[in-house]
Amino acid sequence: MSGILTVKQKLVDLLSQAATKAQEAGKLPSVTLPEVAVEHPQNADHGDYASSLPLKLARATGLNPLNIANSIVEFIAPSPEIATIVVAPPGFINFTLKSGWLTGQVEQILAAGDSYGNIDLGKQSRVQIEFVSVNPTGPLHVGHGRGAVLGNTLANVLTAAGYKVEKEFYINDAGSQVDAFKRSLYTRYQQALGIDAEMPADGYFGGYMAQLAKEIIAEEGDRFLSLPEPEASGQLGKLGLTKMIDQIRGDLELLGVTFDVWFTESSLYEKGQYSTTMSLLKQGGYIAEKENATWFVSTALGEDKDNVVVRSDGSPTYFATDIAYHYNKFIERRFDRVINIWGADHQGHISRMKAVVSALGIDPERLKMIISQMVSLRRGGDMVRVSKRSGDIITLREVIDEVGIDACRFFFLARSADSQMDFDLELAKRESAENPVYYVQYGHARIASILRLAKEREIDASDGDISLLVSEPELVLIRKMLLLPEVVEQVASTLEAHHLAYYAQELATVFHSFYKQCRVVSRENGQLTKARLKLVAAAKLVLSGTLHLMGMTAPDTM
RNA sequence: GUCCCUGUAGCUCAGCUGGAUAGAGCAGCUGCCUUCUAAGCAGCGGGUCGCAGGUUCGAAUCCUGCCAGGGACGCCA
Repeated sequence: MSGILTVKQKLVDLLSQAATKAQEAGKLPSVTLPEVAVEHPQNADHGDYASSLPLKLARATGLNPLNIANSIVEFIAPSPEIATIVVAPPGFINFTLKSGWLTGQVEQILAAGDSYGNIDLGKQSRVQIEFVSVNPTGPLHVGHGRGAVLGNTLANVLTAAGYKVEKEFYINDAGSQVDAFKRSLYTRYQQALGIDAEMPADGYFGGYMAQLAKEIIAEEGDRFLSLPEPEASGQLGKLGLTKMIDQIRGDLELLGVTFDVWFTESSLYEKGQYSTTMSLLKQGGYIAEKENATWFVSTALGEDKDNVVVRSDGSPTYFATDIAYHYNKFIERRFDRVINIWGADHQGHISRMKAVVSALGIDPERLKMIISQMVSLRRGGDMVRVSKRSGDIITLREVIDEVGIDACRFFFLARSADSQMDFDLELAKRESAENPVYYVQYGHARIASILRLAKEREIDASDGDISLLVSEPELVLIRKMLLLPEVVEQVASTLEAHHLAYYAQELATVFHSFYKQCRVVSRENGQLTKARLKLVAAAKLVLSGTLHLMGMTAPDTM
């Protein structure tokens, strides 16, 4: 749409201007205006948009809400979109859109093309979104897939909402879990070469480790055996990590998830952010030595307890490097906002990260953590365990192979990140034809089919007159199409991606209903055919745009 | 014990910053294919919004307490 403002935003502006004018004219007491809310009424009889502003003002002024409503309506400036403004008890102001304006939007959508739905909420401010960031000690499982799809989709939506977005994967290549990975790999390597070696107690027992060892032997031979132990497991481990990361990257690409930056934890030591941050915190008085270790005094910032940053053996904790990492994000790379998507097991990490960020003098509001809740795998009634260490895992890749990319993405996006989900592999496979994803994509395929027929009959719709679109199913479809920018705004400001999946279904529903009731390509009425061809071409843009935001394909045939 | 998430139709879930008669899909039951894809459409039935208080013109939504399920509380990440 050429106008970047959504209708909703425009109404918000009109209302607050009107209320201010009413105050200036003495028709309303000069109280501070509450935040003006405009919403879609549940009941269509109440119009397209409604505001409860008068009801909110009634509390502050003590006046009758209906009188307030009338006073405000009197000052609402005329606008090309609006047909009627009605005051309704107990004190709502209801707006109905002009049908001529509605149909006119079809041309606007066609003119906007692929950029329809884009808004300017972000004003090109810089947002970094970090997600997945799994330890490269094993293959990805479904839970990681959920975070990956969520992060990737949010990045798409934030970009559409006018932010400059960078997607980042943080590689934990320096901690003790990576150390355990290296020792485990070395053991498997020795064992594969016939040497009696024992797995470390904290090791990774999954079958992929033995396979990784074999792969390395096939490529590099037994040369690591001649090295002394720490060097051998170090070099071998580094090789193994690289392979593991490549595999993770490949699995994510399979899901359509890519990153702009792969950031390594180890670089925080090489480039000095770690020591810089520690001295900053020390200067701020947030560091204390006790029990032979170094602590971040989060209790000074209202936290329940302090946290160790440097262990008694002198090695920094994960928390310490994460502090340095966020210093790098905010101070060195100067992102306006930083979003981290974490698994449910990181929930306890949120408040101390917020605390430490404010200790570094950064407004914690600029840092947003999203917790994506657990995904349990199921085969029918049986739970499938997904412990990386035990080795009994179903990988993300296996799930994608079984269910398909589009269904997988839609499934992850169709529920709020806050709620846990059961992923039933049998159900996903057995009912794949009934999955809402096919319902939505089928709508797109039907539109493509209509456009194919029009092309076969060599119909040129470019001079179609959209003012002929006056029937109810047509207007219902257009109204729904106009919501895409609002959905983009909602997802971008709440960081809740599931609204997109629901919108996609609603859009498909109104299209299918239109399709049933309104024949598009008709031999009887050439003018109406052309007008409707424009409408479905616009609907195709909106539907495919929505699917693409979700990282899904919009098939022309099914 | 403390903290986080969840509890809405038989099932899976929406319900936006408090708003008008609480919604969708699946499952069940009725109808609808001579014409652009029936992976579709139209309709019916189905609710103590976990429980109890509170806040107010108004609560599924906010507050308090309780119950239930899951998760986190480490010098792991």
